[in-house]
Amino acid sequence: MNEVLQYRLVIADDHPLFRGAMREAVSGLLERVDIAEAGTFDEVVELLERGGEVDLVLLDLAMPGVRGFSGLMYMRAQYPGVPVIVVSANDDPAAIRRCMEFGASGFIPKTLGVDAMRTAISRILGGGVWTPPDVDLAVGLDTEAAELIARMATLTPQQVRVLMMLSEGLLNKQIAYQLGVSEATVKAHVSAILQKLGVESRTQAVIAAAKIEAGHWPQNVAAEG
Amino acid sequence: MNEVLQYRLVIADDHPLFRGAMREAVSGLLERVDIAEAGTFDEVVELLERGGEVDLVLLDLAMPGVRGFSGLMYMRAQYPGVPVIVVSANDDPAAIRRCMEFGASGFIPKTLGVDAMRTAISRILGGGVWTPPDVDLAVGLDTEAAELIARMATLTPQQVRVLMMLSEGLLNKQIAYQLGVSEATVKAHVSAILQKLGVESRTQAVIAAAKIEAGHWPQNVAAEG
DNA sequence: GCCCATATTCGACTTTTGGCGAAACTACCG
DNA sequence: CGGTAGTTTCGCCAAAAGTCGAATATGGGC
Repeated sequence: MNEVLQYRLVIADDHPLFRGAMREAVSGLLERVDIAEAGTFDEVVELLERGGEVDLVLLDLAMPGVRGFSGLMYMRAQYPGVPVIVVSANDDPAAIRRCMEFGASGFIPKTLGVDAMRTAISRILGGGVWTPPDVDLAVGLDTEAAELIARMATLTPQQVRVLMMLSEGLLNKQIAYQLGVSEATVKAHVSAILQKLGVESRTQAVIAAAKIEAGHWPQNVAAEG
Repeated sequence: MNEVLQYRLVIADDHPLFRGAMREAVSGLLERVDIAEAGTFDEVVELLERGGEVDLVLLDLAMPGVRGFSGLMYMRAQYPGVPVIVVSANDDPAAIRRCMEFGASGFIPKTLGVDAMRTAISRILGGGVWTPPDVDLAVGLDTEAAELIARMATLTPQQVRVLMMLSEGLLNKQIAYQLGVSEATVKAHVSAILQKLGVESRTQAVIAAAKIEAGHWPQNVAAEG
């Protein structure tokens, strides 16, 4: 049946003003659209968990509760069917490239004009991908890092959860409790993670994960004062 | 003989031109001075290991073989008697403060003029400390990080070596082999490290160390109000 | 429906890790 | 010289981590 085109979007950004502007831009693009807003990563997860079908998430990686790419990785692992557009103030080509490697459907610099933004979103809603036309995606082609990201992309949803908990320094016992499974299960997941990442201990796994996260976000504007 | 004031300095920087300029500046300051240059961190260690007495090290933290503060930490742990001046292109007050917390005797921005540089060096050779006069050392006073650095400062030389090997993801067995001691000894060091850093596992120890290294000056965790 | 691939789960077993106590060595001080 | 404090060293034992094999969902495709 021909389903009225009722799109469901989620706009995730910690700046309310920007969320509003983004909502405005999208409203003009689509007639029937249900837009939810989230100011923290947990809110995004809650929306996806509860609300059911979502057609697109506009995600700012510099949000409370996310450090770097882990939010994107988590999202792609837990909800593989939901396209994610990364919206960021950072327009470093290497960062853009990395987002795409993590499975984003697009990357929208916050500096982008409304028109280009609409073009990008409609393209992605149609099933395609979109990145800023004027960046060289070959930049930052770090073989080692790229390969590691590719390996991380093969992790199952549960394994991604476990890897993040490893990166917090939790014991298998603690992870097991939080996930509501047995310790043996966690160990099995850890073993699978180690094999997929090509490392030999949990310590090496968190080091590898940290390398990906690290240092690709500009020195934050020392705006305090 | 009457103790000719024969100072021995080490200039450690990966830019030969800058090393030359620095050598020039110091030559004008001291009459009898033996200046050694190093382009990598390993060369610095070799000089200190072989040459014996060294009165001062001028260390650039952005050198091959060093990632962030670990070079300074290693140096202060292995050769506590040798004063270290950090020479860096970065003049972020928080970074300066962190260097001083790690036990540096001074911090010289590369932008500094020759005269001020000479003042700083002579002051430090006299046993004092020196930091740029116009920076607010109270900035970047991150309690958590500062406390962690203070804890790291209590590590013994051998413990520092072990901690760095932990951060490379090595097993106790591998560390033991490289240090030429038994595995039991390494475990004892690891236990001491965990206690001093206030963490509960080697994984948490490397996470803590990485937080300090990452240079990621305090990533603001949106505790706005 | 059945079948196949994958994800998730778990128990038994081996290896690694970490805590505890103690000996040897060093350095410094009265 | 003796004594005190700190570092380095090590063995023993309990806990945690990791491997292996296997049972149980889960989710398409034929």
